[in-house]
Amino acid sequence: MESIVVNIEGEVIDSSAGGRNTDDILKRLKKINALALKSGDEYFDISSIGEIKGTGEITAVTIDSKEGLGICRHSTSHIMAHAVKDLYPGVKVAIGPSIEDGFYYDFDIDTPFTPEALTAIEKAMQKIIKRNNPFVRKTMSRADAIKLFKDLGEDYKVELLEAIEADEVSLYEEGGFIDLCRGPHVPGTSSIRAFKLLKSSGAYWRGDEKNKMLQRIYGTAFATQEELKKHIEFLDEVKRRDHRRLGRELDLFSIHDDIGAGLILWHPNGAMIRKTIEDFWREEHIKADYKLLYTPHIAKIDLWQKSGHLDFYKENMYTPMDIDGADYEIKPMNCPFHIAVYKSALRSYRDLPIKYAELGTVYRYERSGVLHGLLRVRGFTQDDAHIFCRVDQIESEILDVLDFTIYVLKTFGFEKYDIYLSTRPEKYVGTPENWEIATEALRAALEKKGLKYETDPGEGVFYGPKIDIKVKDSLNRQWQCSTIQVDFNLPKRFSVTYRASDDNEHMPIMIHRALMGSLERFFGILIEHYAGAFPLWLSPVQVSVLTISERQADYAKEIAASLLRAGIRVETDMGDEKINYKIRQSSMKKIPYAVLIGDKEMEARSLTVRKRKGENISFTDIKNLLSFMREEIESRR
RNA sequence: GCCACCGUAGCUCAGUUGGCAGAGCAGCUGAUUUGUAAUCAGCCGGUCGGGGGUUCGAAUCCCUUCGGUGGCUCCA
Repeated sequence: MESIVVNIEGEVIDSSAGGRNTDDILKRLKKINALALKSGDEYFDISSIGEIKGTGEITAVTIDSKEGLGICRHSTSHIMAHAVKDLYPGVKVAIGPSIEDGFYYDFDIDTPFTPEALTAIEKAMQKIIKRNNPFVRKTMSRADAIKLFKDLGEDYKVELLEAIEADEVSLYEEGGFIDLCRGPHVPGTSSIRAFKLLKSSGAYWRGDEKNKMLQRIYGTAFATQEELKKHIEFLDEVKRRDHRRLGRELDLFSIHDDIGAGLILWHPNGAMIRKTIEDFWREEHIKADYKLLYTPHIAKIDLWQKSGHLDFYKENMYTPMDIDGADYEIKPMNCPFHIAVYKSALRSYRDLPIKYAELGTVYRYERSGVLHGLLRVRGFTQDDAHIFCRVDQIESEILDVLDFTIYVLKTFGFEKYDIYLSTRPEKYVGTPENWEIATEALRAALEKKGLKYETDPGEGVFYGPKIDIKVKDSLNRQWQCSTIQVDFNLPKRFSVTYRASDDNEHMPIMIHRALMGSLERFFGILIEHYAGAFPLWLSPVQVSVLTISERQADYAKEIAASLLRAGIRVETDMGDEKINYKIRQSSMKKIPYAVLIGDKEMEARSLTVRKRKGENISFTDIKNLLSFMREEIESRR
């Protein structure tokens, strides 16, 4: 008998040594609630322990690992499909994988699932789990499997099978419910300890809108009820931070039916934050030797013909408007304008790099169903820049952009991010040599900075390779903001050149780059990141001055005026409400500081300041408060 | 765009089988002059998203249209 080496929680057990046989090992695995086994990169069911070939070490997979949790969720999706089949016999099952935070399963059913249906399905699942049906793996030929699922009327499984190349396929059966599946699965249904169905929605078969729309149920599963509870609390926190809700509560922005979907109105509070962000952005760009531009919102259609946008970006562009017999398009991008500025003079190799930056407002058609608050809109302002440089300058320019990006993101409290390098796709423009040079320059810059990144092979845009930076917010959610893209297409289409030292015309490399992406989207992310409690430098109102009674009105006015003169954004509340009420109002507006003014302060000409979280600080006079606040504003904490 | 759900006062939401449109908050007025997250009272506020239909009668049922939400596809 071949020996099996199993690593159970760090203890290595050799089944052939020490008189231990596989039964002992199975007992041990059961004791630690192992869900599956791992040998090399492959996963196996625990029941298949006797069939695993090879002498490599086998590891027990428990729910504590990412893989184990994935297996648990996948098995839960099977149980859900089982329950749905029991409750709705006519339903056909499609696919049901585990995903980032849980799992889903798609069903072909005439009547969509209601919230009550989800509760009923949950109950049915509980019963299945209680029965502890074992997950039994079966293998059969592809032809037999096709016949089996044809007989069961499971058309989608048949379609999947027809696309599978292997001759032999595996199936899993649990309590009479049989499903095509690669596995592995948990040993039995009672291995599922904590799960919840979250929502149902429509989803096209295989994600293609030409196909039939199926009904998808999303759910999640965790190792324990506590962890599940924590996850539900997380979802509540996400709801609490929803930028659309906070946007209304804090009077930041609005969207109106009668103005148009996906079009943002920035209210005074939101506008003040945007102005602060823009000021910071402009200052830093000037320091980094970018030249600022302003360009028009519309341009003749010929420009977009020449740029190629009419060919490859038409579905995102609005229909042209007629001006004096010529068609004009509202701009979806700023690039052609920046190129026009570059081309307005002859450029020498000595002039390069030339870096143009613009907060350019663009309009793109987005299908109504994808619009979402500030995060997905139809009109938005990009923090756009285009760098024209020589090939030998790419790497150092990318290095600068990376530094710049990380500095800007950090200023807004984003300390963690994931970086992706996307390489040449199948359809591309430019020469393979140039792609190689540019891609390696991007890679070299990342390596030099010691930045961890993942390569996405073939995920580049057709016009050049790119680096995407996805920030992680305070809830550890990932958002794509920054992007750095090399472009071989536009310089060629517009015959962009510079005069080189060899006295010939050469084509510069063009780099598109956005740090925040769009101001609207970035603002939405910021609202959720800070939960509306912006740091002092960004807060639209930085201080509220609150009086205890009418007696202190004059002193309060004096304090407010001093703050205002010093450039602090201040508001006063001298109404006849109690101080508790005023503090509550101030906190609900998430104003960082409240200056409380009573008789004590008035007599001593001192100040009592209450921070947003309730902490108190005393200042002997207004000068002390001002320098304290200035320091915090300047450090952008 | 597609599927589902939703749209009632500025906001959050009740409104039973079709039978007189409600509450809290906000706003306004008055009283109150208050020390670290809601003082009390009164008042104002609605073509029930728009249009059409069924009905003696529609917020409620049907059709249509606009918008929102969650997904599907794409993306800043």
